[in-house]
Amino acid sequence: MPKILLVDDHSIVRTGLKLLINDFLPHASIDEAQDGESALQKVKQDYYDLVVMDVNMPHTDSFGTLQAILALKPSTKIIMFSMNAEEIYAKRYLNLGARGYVRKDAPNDEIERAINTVLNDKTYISPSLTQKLLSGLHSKNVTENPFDKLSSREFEIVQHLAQGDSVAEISQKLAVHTSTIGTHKARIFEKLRVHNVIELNNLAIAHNIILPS
Amino acid sequence: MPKILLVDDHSIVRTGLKLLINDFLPHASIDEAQDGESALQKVKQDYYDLVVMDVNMPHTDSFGTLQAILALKPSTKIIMFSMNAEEIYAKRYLNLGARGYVRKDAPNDEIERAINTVLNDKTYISPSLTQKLLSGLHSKNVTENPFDKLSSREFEIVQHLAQGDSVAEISQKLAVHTSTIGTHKARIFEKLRVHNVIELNNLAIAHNIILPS
DNA sequence: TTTTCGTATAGAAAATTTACTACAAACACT
DNA sequence: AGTGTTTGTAGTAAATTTTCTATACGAAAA
Repeated sequence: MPKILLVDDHSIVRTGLKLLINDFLPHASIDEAQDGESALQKVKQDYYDLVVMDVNMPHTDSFGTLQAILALKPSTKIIMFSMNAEEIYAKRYLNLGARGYVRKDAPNDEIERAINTVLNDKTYISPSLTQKLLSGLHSKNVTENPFDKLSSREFEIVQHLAQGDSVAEISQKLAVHTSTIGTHKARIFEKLRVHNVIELNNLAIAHNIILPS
Repeated sequence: MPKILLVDDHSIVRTGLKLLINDFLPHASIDEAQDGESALQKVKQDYYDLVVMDVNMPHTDSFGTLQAILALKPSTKIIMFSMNAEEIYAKRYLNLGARGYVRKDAPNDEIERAINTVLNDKTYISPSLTQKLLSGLHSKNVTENPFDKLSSREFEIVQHLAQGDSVAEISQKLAVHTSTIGTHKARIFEKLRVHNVIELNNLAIAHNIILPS
């Protein structure tokens, strides 16, 4: 009887996942959260075998949430569920410890397969994604996406900066010194060749890193 | 026993809707389509009491699909379901004959209410949207544009800020003290109720003050 | 005609951010 | 295994921005 937490800001998506899971795991206990914050809350209080989390939720740093969950309960299995964002970032989530990455438009049976695979302690990556990850290995040089140049930490900080958070706020949230965020910010700006947060915001929207408002 | 067609490119969303509808209309006959094209196909062959359609599907012109459905079967009731797009377009859909418009992040019971209302031959608009539509009607003449509250000097400075210029740069260009720009900036933020330049940028784009990049 | 209000302007002080430097750990390459 | 590079972190000093306060002026209100 696995315990599963569904994290998505769309109530219908949660409902859909619930129904789907109920079909092949009738005894699973399913819990819900609508953002990273409350997901973290639940993970603190309970142990979940599996967390299925949307990549792209408002007011949520899904990257940070993933890390926070794993920091609290390292054995939690996490599947990232991308409703909007590009697959390009899949490997970041996988690198950080996600056990699976499923595209927004996957058919139900793929989602089912992903959940089963991950619950069985294996990693699930969709066939099409495998393809891309592999070809990504080949084309080291062909960096079409500027955000690929960033480290995970930098990428995480981009999410905050591009949403208008100040250096002070970010250093608060991530519990590091302000000058640390300052250094990251400078390196991000340099790597992405932007000169202010508006340009960063534009670039991030253009590459589906954050939602357009 | 109403006949309902669900149109959405995300299989989980369809599943969620199906479950939801099954809860309060156990005898409804539910059909699915994943894009406008195939929805139209189905509408041609069958009669549906209600079509629930996502606003934002790839390779689909949802405006055109809406019109096409109504051209074929004018008495079809249609609810537009917005997973991504802004509410700004709600009234366009309603003008074209949609019977309801539900936001992406609506709770399940609102969706249920919408479906029931529309099946009962009434129009459903969410409370928050009603608000906006009404105020839109009233304030044809009134200050609907927050930028009208700004003085011309403030407006001038907005142009720079919203494009990412720093306080120092602006004070250079306008040949005044930096703290003068600082004061203007604070007053602008207060008047427009924004908290950082990204929000300002968004607002400015939304009101055509500056061009989207 | 005072008084009030909104606006444009800054000075000074306080707070924040950036720039520069540094260093250890992780990585990557050979 | 050895060496160069990237990354995450911060201390400190410098630069920038924000806040608070204040002045001046024109327009509107009392």
